[in-house]
Amino acid sequence: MPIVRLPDGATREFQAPVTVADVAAAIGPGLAKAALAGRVGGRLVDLSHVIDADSDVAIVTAKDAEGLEVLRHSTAHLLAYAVKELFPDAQVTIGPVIENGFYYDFSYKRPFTPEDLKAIETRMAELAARDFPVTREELPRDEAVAFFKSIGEVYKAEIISSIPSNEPISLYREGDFVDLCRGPHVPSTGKLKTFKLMKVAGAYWRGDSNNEMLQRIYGTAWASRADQDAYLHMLEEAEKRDHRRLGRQLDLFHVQDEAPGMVFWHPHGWTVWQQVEQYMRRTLSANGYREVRTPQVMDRALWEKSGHWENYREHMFTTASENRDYAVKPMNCPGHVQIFNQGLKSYRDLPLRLAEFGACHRNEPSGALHGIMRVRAFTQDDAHIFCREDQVQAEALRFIELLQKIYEDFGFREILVKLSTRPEKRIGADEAWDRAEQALSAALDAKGLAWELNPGEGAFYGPKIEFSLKDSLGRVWQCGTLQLDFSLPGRLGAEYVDEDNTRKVPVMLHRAILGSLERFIGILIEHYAGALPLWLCPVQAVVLNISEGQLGYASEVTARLRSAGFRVDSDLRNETINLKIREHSLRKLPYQVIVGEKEAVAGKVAVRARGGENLGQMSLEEFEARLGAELPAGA
RNA sequence: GCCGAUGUAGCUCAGUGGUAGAGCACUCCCUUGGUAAGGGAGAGGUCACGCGUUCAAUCCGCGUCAUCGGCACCA
Repeated sequence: MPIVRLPDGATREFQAPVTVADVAAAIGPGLAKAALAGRVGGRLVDLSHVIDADSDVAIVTAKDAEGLEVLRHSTAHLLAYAVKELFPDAQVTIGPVIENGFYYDFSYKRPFTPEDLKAIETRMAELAARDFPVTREELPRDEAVAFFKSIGEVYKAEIISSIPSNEPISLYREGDFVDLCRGPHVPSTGKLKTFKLMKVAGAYWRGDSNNEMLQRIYGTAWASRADQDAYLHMLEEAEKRDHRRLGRQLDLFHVQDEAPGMVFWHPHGWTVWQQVEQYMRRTLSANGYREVRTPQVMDRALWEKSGHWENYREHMFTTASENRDYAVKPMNCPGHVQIFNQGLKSYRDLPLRLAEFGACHRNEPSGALHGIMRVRAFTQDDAHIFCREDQVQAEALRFIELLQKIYEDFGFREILVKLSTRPEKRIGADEAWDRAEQALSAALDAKGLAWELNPGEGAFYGPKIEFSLKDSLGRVWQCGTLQLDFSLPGRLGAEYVDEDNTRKVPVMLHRAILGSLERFIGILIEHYAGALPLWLCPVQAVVLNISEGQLGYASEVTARLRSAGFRVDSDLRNETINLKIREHSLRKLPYQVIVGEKEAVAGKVAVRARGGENLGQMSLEEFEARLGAELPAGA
């Protein structure tokens, strides 16, 4: 008879096969009530799952990450149930759990409206309150297909048809609703208490844009009301730090209809940009890169040679003049190869690292555009490293070290790394791929980085590493990339003379750390909620006079701070000090330097720091020292 | 590109088949104020664009463009 071992190591013996729910009840009534599912021998199962052999058993509740997932998954089913009740001719498709919630895709003759959403949510609450048991049953595959066809659910039937025929199909039933599902699910709908439908959107059937567009309903669900409120509050906070909103509030940039996907940088925004670009320029230069500049527009023939014309013609901006076709560059690499090709290169010239803050244009689909994060005109911190194959690992290592330092300097602590290896469709010999993948993974290991493998996700021309950073809201942004390219140098005729006096084609590494500067600055704005670190701030301090009597002194203080190299504004308007402080606080300026009669007489300044802290009076020297100490070396 | 929503003053947003409103911002005047909004007056709009319906369209219909939320895409 089954002996059950619990996570704390305790064991319980039962006289007959028992369900997971029985085990929970045997432990205690509180747990029995909280139980949502179980983990038996490592497998997540329903509470109704029967244990008939000795097993490791854990009771899963909403406190566990897995329990929350079960809750969300069951809420997705509840959503489908409610939709089928209100819109009987809607077809159900799939309804998975996603971060913070779930969605369910329906096929319906018309899109759902926000009013529909409210009605559906209300119906969900009613169905949950009726506390229907959720029961599991299994059917042979062909019977399951026939069943779903018989109830008119053709999408479900199609999904099941693609499951191997020897596997039984599990169905879950709650009230009048039956859905195909692997499970597990909560034991009854009464467990589903805290959820909210968020939005409707279109989504392609099976994620393929050639297919029908379905109606996707997104929802969120939580273990408690407090958790859900916290989540909704977090969304509000995220909205407040939206870079589009802050870009306008802080007068950094704008976009307008006449230039979709292109940014108008205002003086303050461009100052931030320059801080970022100059920092990168210094850092790259200190790390063995040479900066170059290549043409914005080049002849179609070059893009044909590089292969871009064939693959990306639709996404390239083109122009013509005197019977020649040109394309605006969508990337910098072909240009860099042209520079490499000037003059015969020796192996002694390698590795050659060419960097360019290259402005590229890509005609992105209109629906892809998003603020300054996804644009049609962008500037990368781009560079290409031409090297011998035996130099790849050392170059990868150098690159990773540089990237880590740079992310750290911008205030990002957490980096996620993925290594994408050879795809099915690829060029180059397998031995070359072996060596390349090995070199990249060895470099990652040498830096002690935890990395994830993305098998088959590499580019056709070589494997790549992708670096993502996590912002202050926990969102992940892919920024850095290191890609090996076995293809392009050869296509564009790059070669060098090796030690043995033969000509060889160099390996090229495409690499970027920030990615697009537009996007990276957008990320910085959101990460810091607009309160950028001092070295990046467009205005580092503002000098405020209290009344007209200090106009001269305030101007003097401003001039002195400026000549010391700080970015300082003055606000000498005939307004109250309270108003000025409020306005500059809203601008998120790091320091407000207040000079009244007392300061003018004492030759001092009263300093207020961002966040409202009053630092009191100090001499200008002391204030300058404070600013200097806050700036990183070189900034 | 696809599905949906949105587009009214510099910004945030009301509103109506009879050519339009608020708050903030802006201009001017008063106020010379000590750490997050001093007071008053004034100016400001081809209601995204085009074509229809109508005696009359910002409002209704169709189309275009852009933005937003997703999906697809992201060399």
